[in-house]
Amino acid sequence: MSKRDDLTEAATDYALAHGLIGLSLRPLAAALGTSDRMLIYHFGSKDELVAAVLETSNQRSMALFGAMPPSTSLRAAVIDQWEMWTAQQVQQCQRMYVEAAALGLFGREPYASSVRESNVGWLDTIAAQLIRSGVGVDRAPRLAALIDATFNGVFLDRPLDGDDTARQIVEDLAEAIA
Amino acid sequence: MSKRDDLTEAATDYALAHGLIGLSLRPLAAALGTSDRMLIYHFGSKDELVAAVLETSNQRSMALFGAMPPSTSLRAAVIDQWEMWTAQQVQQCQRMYVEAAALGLFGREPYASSVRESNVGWLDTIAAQLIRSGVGVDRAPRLAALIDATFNGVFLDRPLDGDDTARQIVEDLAEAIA
DNA sequence: CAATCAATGTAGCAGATGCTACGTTCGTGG
DNA sequence: CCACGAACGTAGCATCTGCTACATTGATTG
Repeated sequence: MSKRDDLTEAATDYALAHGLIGLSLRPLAAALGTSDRMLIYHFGSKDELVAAVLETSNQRSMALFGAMPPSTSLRAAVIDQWEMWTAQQVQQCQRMYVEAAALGLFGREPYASSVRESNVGWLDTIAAQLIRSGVGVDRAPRLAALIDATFNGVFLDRPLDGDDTARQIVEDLAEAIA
Repeated sequence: MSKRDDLTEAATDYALAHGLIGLSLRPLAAALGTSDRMLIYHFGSKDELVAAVLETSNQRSMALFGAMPPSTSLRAAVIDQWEMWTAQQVQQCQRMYVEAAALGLFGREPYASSVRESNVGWLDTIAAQLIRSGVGVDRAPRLAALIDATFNGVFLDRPLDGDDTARQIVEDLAEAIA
């Protein structure tokens, strides 16, 4: 594992804990036991570092999601996916994804590109779990898109509205599409 | 109309066009024909300015949404609401809401509070239009929460995925809950 | 007329930002 | 042995950030 890879993993941990918006090199470097100087040295620019962090985060959450067991029904799949979504590790990745998407709302790079790239694999990951749970291959992609959108939206307001409200919305969605 | 109110309206226009993340006083002031000095003078701090801008934006979008005519069915209401959501003026407000929510993901003020406050009135506004469209008073609030979440989620990725994908998700949602 | 006070200009502060210039250590290959 | 290049430290630059100190205008009001 190269030094750059180590730094990427550690930087991802830091960004997951402290947020992507307002991330700056000096505090990050200090937490990693290095200097802003060295981060630029290894990554070339802050943008490249951010791109690497976002990719790492995305791969982590896809790995966790991809390891989900099959659910017993579509309805159960929605609930199970939400529980995975809000499990500590995945939740942090989703939160950072939302931050990246917000940063990319005006097309700003590297956020917009990273988010676009993440999204493809991510929808596949959701669809795959649906298929494993017995959903038809033809129906899965569109369901995945709907579930993904709703989950992201719930996620935006969850810290404010509370977990119970969030849960209810998810259950209503499950009920509606099942 | 006081000078502060004028500035609030103009600052809201500017923030809607240029984004909330990374908003800074000097460029904003220059666009408004004043100085950062005067913005602080009138608002006390950047945070208060931001809070005023968010409240103004929220009121604008609620006014536009509140003026929607009744739809002919729940299914039509979802479609109509999405069209209103993505209409130029409302869309900018929603985009800023998403930015504010992302900024508030870690509890940062004044974003978290502003978002929390916006959300209450906003869900009421959606529910009211549903009721006007013939949805039962008991069912409307939970449907509003689901619609709001899904729309926000679709909104996050819409600039990347495109309008057609977004539209399809919305139609799938309409189909599911109708 | 005098006094007050809101409104504004000019200048600047202290800190943070991404990034660079420059020099040094140190292990490796010719 | 020695030259080279990767890896790193120190210091700094230019710019931006929110915000403040201070002085001045100008209109209102006793």
